[in-house]
Amino acid sequence: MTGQTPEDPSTRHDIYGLLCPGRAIFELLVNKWTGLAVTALEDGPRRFGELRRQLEGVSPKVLTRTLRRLEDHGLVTRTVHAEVPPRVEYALTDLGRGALEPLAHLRTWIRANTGRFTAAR
Amino acid sequence: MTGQTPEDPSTRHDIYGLLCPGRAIFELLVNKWTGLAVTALEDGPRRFGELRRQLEGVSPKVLTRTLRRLEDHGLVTRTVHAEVPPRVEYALTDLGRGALEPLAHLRTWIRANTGRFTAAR
DNA sequence: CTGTATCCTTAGCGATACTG
DNA sequence: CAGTATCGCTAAGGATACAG
Repeated sequence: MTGQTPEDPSTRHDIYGLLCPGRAIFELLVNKWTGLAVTALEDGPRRFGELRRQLEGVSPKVLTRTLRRLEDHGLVTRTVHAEVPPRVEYALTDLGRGALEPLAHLRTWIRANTGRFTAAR
Repeated sequence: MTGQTPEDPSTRHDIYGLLCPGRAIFELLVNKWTGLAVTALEDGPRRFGELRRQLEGVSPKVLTRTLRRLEDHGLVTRTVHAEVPPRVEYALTDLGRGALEPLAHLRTWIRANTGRFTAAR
């Protein structure tokens, strides 16, 4: 034998590897707006305008793109209500809801350590 | 009084607000390489070349920038050993080590749900 | 109201060559 | 070895106007 514990791809190369599926998912979440959008849906469905207001600074174009991408990856559903004026609601899927927990951890940690960060020149 | 529980900035606007300090930190972490670099240092100090190999696909320019930014924010230390050939080691600060936990959560969740993601058109 | 279309700027990234 | 310099490309983002 090698005497070395073999690198376990499911624990080590899950995210570093260029071709590992986890890496693609990581890169989806790791985005200026994606995580914020998912978190904004934590308390239930939200309309386009609500999200737009909550994610301060997002432009409609970018918000649309962000939501579409989340939809494409199965994290969010988009429901159009046949009314006038139009009403569109975005909601988390089970998968999307699952993402809430790790995201909350991150947020909690940030909140707890905000003061310790260097302002960065 | 208003009768409404006031929005608590430390729990709601910690990250959505354009000017909230948490938002800036979030945007630091939320980057293609930042999280990967921090995670790569979890088992101890690493040299530039080691990191470069571990973060598959990163160019030296980008790796330098990533590490500098982490250093500027107080997550990583950079130690130059006066030897020849030069040896530079990067290591996590206490703050950086603290980031490991939320990052691990994210990684665990990704690993557990990889199969559930839609391939995205 | 919910987007799309357009335009434009910047940042990020990748590749590669080269230096102390 | 550990970067820096350079070049070019693309994606991401921001602003705003406009359409169904």
